[in-house]
Amino acid sequence: MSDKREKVIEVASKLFSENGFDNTSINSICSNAGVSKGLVFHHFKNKDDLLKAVFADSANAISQFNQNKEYLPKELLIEVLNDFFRRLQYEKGNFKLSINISVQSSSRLILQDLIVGRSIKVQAFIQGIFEKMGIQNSQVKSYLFLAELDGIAMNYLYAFDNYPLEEVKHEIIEKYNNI
Amino acid sequence: MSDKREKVIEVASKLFSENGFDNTSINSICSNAGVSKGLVFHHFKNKDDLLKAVFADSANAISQFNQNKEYLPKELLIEVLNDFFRRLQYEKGNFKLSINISVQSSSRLILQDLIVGRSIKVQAFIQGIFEKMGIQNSQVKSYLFLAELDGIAMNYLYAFDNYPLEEVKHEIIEKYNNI
Amino acid sequence: MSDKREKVIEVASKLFSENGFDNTSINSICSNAGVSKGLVFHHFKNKDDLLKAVFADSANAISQFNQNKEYLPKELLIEVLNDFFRRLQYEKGNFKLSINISVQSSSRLILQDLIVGRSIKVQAFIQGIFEKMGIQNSQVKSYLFLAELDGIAMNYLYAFDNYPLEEVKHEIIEKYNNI
Amino acid sequence: MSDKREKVIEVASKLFSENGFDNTSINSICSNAGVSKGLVFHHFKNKDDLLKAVFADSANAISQFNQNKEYLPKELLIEVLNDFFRRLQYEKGNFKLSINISVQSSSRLILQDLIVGRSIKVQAFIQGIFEKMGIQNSQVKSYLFLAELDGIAMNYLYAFDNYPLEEVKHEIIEKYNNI
DNA sequence: GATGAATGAGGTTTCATTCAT
DNA sequence: GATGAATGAAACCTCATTCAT
Repeated sequence: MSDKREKVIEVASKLFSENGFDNTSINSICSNAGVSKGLVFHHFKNKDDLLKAVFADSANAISQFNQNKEYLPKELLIEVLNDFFRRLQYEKGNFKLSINISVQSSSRLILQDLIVGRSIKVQAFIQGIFEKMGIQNSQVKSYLFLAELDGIAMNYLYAFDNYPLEEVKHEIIEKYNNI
Repeated sequence: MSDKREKVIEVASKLFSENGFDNTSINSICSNAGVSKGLVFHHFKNKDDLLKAVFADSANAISQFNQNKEYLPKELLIEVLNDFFRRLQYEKGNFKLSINISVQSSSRLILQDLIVGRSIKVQAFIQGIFEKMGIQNSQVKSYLFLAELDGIAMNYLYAFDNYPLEEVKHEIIEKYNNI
Repeated sequence: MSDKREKVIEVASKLFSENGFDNTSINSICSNAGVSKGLVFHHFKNKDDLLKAVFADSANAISQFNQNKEYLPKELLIEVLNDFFRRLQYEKGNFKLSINISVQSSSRLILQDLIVGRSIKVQAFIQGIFEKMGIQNSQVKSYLFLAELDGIAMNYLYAFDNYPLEEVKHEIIEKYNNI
Repeated sequence: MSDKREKVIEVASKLFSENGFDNTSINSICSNAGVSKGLVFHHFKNKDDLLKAVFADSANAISQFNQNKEYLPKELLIEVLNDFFRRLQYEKGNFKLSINISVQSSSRLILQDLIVGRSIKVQAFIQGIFEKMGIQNSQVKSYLFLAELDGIAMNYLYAFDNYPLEEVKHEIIEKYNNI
């Protein structure tokens, strides 16, 4: 609703993804958003509450994808991959935020249920596609699929300075195209 | 030399991996190690310095693996996988520590070079195996291999409550066995 | 604006002059000012910043003098002397603060420019008077004049238990009266 | 006696004069002197005790002057001045130490008596010369003389970046030569 | 004489949160 | 809605000093 409330979420999201939850002070959020400290606590009960709002916001962006329709299963899978790589490049912030939150115990505790819930939903979604494609062992395969994507994100964002993202993308798309 | 110095590293390693670097206070390290605050700063210039010592300690455990010899390439690859899954189950702490450090910007900055250096070394090691196995596109494939393992670790440790680790292990070993 | 901000400066000024900058803890400032530690750092970025505020505050008191007008040069000089001795007796704190700050390397570094700048201004002011009085070698003489005053302050405040301030005052005023 | 004891005093003297008493840690003395912390406390009961030793050491250097003989009073006075300016240039450290100690309350308390005692001795010494020269008001004049020297030292060491020490020296020597 | 591990008090600073306005 | 003064707990770190060796 309020302009400033949105601004706070936006700035908090950026800072959380860059510096992590613990390492982002309310103060820095305020000064970056051009807003007083009092206002933050007027809109959000506490810092945890703000994190929840930020997470909910980023979750929206992600889950919109599901609603597309009328794909053949393999087409959908390829679309998922394309979407993943596009977002990994252009919405690094969201990815970092997700990983950061999941890994840091303080923020993890706050969002425990949401995180696990989201993971399960995504896994089921992929498993569903695999089943429709007639792939055997669809459950385990879906876990491996998710692991590949998450691992690529982690390595790209955190482990290597010059990650060959394009090559990796082609390789993996080709692999699932020929399945 | 000193017993207590080791004890501090051991406790710090445990707490860092459980709570993250920022979320672990020197105070909690002290009380868990049964040691005074002064002593920590006697042995380690900084909290950063302590992190470096902890990382160096954990790095030792990992790098010993390379020195084994006389494997056929594929045998070596399978061995790498077995070793990975064994450690993932029995040395969760080290994995969490690695991931935590890599992802949290404060600790990442401190160990930037060491982290990237280690990643590059591991990637080269895997690529070498793939080349000996006559696999095409060995470089990209090695990146995908690493992504799979890192992703499995992440999902197992952070994303799911009941991760089917055994099934995933069998699936992936079988996959690389039939390559 | 804020009452408490002023109170902090006032108390800090007193304690800095009595105990020196390094030897005055924020804690003691807080308890003497009846204020929480957090508030000090709300109003002043740093302990250094607080020192700057204190110095600026004391500098105001001093510089007001210049603006008097319509003195004959010698009258002005005598007025400077009278003012000096009056302040030396009734505002010991400010003098101690000035000396303390100048001499202690930690605080000196913080205010380096301000201190040297103030010294140069005062010296030029005295030299100007001397020139108008037709005194030869006015520059060197002004340095000697300042040395006398600073030396008197130091000896009175720090070197002797029973300094004959009145006699010294009469002697020096008489000297410059007969110049 | 012991080589290392001397070394500690020498280093402590240097650091005290550069950084002040409070701002010099035993640790930095140790590392600069190439000596263990235990040894410092073996030779000196505590930090205060070390300061006393340092002060005694520097006091030696100063008081040797008295023992010269067979000067005419004015010659002696000029000699005192020459000696002062020589030491001010070549033994800055000792001057800074003296001033620092006198001004910083922590160190001042420790050496209170020694400082005042020394001041009184020097003042009496100068007053004696003035009396022999037949100068009236010799007591007050001696205080002014001391103030001039102390003020010059302070201004030269702390207040100005480019102090005209040579010119000041010539001026003051000429002044007392023509008395 | 000499070392360095060990302590504990106390220092500066950060931070989430509250509240009067 | 909006501000910013005010708090107090807890963080990292420094330091003089002690003691076993």
